[in-house]
Amino acid sequence: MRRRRATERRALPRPFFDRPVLTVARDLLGRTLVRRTRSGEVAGRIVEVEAYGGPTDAASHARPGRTARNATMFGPPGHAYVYFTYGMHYCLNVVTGPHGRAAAVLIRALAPERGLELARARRGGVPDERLMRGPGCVAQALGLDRADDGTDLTRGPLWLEAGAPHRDGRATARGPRIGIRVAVERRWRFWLAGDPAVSGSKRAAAVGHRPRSRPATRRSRLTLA
DNA sequence: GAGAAGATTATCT
DNA sequence: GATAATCTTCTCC
Repeated sequence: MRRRRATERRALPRPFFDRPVLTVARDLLGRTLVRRTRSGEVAGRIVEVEAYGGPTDAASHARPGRTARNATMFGPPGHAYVYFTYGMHYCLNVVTGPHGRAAAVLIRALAPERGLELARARRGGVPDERLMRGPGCVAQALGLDRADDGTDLTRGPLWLEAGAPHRDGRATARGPRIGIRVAVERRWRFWLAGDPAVSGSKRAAAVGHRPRSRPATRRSRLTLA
């Protein structure tokens, strides 16, 4: 009983998430994300995030309105929004408040902390520095899929550890988001400057970078041909 | 029902 | 820097 209560106290409480998305995004840096399954526990320190949401963010999944896919974004803060993209990758978001605002923070990269053996097994033997670098890699290393959509982050088995963030003395950097074609002028990506686990190219870290033009898909290539 | 796009990643040149 | 892989979700007719 006592032990269970201690476990519950380890998670960040709901009010942490019930704040504006940019505030939560910055505040997530340096905090430890934990995923527990029957196979074991994997944990990493958040070193890179992106904020999405609000009524004017054209890049947000919530922009077109509520659908079956993005419903979790419209729910209460402190839950995991996990979606599937590009036919092979899952991405993890933290839903922020207030309720109904449909905002979330994409977890782009973690610095591995615990459960490296399990993470390595899930990632198929990539070098350790690439275990959790990039949103698709984060989800794979943690063993997340669409079934984890809607998970309450204040109760586990996926949670954020309470306490002060550990930023290793690194400053918070800010810049444009990666991989989107609209609303690229918004500097809603935050990361710990100089951390080797941060994703993206050096160019992406530079001020004023613009994402490359979208590569033609198989279908669009056929259309163009 | 068909077509198009996608908050990515790994690999090749 | 360019491109393939892969499939869910959404929009449009």
